[in-house]
Amino acid sequence: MFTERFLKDKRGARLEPHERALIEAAITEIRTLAPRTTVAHAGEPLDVSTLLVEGIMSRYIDDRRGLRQLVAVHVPGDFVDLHAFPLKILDHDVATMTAATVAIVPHARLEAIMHDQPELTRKLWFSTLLDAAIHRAWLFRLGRLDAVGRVAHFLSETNARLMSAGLSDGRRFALGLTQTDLSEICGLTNVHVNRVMRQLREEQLCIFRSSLVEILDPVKLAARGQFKPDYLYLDPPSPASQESQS
Amino acid sequence: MFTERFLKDKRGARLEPHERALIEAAITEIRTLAPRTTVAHAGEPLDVSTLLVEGIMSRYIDDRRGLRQLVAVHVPGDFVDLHAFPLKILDHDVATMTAATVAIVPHARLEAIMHDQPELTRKLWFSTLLDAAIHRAWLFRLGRLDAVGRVAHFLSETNARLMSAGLSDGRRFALGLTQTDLSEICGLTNVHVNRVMRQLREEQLCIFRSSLVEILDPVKLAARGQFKPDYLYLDPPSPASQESQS
DNA sequence: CCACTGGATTGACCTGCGTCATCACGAAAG
DNA sequence: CTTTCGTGATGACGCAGGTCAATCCAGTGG
Repeated sequence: MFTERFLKDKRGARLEPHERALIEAAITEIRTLAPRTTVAHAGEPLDVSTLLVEGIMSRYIDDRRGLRQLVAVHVPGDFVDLHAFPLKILDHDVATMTAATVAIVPHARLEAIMHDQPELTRKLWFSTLLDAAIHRAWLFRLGRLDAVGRVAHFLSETNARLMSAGLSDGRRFALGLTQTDLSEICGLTNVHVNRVMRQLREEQLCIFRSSLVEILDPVKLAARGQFKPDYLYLDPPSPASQESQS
Repeated sequence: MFTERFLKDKRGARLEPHERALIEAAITEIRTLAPRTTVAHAGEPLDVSTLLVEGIMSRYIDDRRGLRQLVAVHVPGDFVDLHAFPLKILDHDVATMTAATVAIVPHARLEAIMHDQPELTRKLWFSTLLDAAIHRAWLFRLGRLDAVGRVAHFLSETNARLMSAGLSDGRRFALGLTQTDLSEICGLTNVHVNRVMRQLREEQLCIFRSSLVEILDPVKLAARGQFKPDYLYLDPPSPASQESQS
């Protein structure tokens, strides 16, 4: 079951068992990828999309001088570049951050689903719009929060998403990101991210150790980053998925 | 013909005449809206979507202290909140900036299209993903550009979009935005936007007069904002739409 | 054992942008 | 005509975060 986390507990878009089976059947290949591998380049035509099964991936835009802005971070269960199906060509690069396992779904298979399964199509569409909602939260973060707020917001968001994926207990989670990665997410320099992390540590809000993030006070951290999780469209976990809360 | 600008010259998503007729038939109402009117609130269920026929609209997120971050600006031809169809509830507010004319499309009609018209459904999906691509360009703008670059990028983008809609000749266009609006788009203060506009004026790049934007040197302005229009997915105008270039 | 490398940490210094005024101008209202 | 209000324009001043540079530490490969 490579798709068990896809659309898990997403409000109004949970997959029915037969829908899950259809996606599962659309997978033609499972691939394991090394950390820091680029899997899709801006401007190149794509005819497959990638469902992230394990690991962390990212999407980013490079500027003229080689500076990088991350536009998305993906956790297990995300259909990383499903939007490449309608768009065919991407406007950004896609890469792994950590080692990752991905499932490959050819667009031809998705085409078939679109013809026969309008309700499942709506859920796939929903999945790409959820990414767009996260984009908007990131715009808010970059446009209106100071440095500490941006980092607090990102860590709160990531905690919520990983919790939904069953990969955080709400206080600690593994995340293979460096402080430089954080700086490319939050529109800061790595030096300043370091100062922010010290402050969060001293205020007993959060400890960041690259391999492990420990949130000491989730409520205060969320408040510091004005994080409100509505845009993640999360339902309370379904009874069926309770057991994955370990 | 209220839909003539919808998906006009969008790469790989142009509407066939019969598809355009289907959308046209899905419209149940034409509404004119006063400037600065909120038409949809975050968190409220929606059962219609709004196609912008004339005027400028925006989508925005408010912070705790009432500061506002715009997450999108819409020009005629945009299906402003089509994403409300799969999502049902929005994560942000939608409002007019100028006086506007909109076409209302009930979700029930879109549902019917989804069942019968997979190819048209793909194009509707595409339209929402184009908005997401613009979100990403805005993330780049906020994360990696300085104040002058951000304004230059936004004005270059808006010029390109209005040109495609036949509402800019590439050098001058009407845009009912104040400097404060610009500041909420670019994550700056209105005071600093004013300083930026002066600089752009002095460098002979652009003159901004709220009602009228005059781009004196489109190439230099785009360079200053690192604007590359790929993410707008524009084709060269089709022969059929040439006449709208006045 | 040591050399090397990628990340984290810290300090000194500087600047772009925010903040807080104030003032000018034109449109609309009384 | 005067008042008001929204927008634009400018100046003085302060600070958050950028820049540059050095140091430290944990792997890890030889």
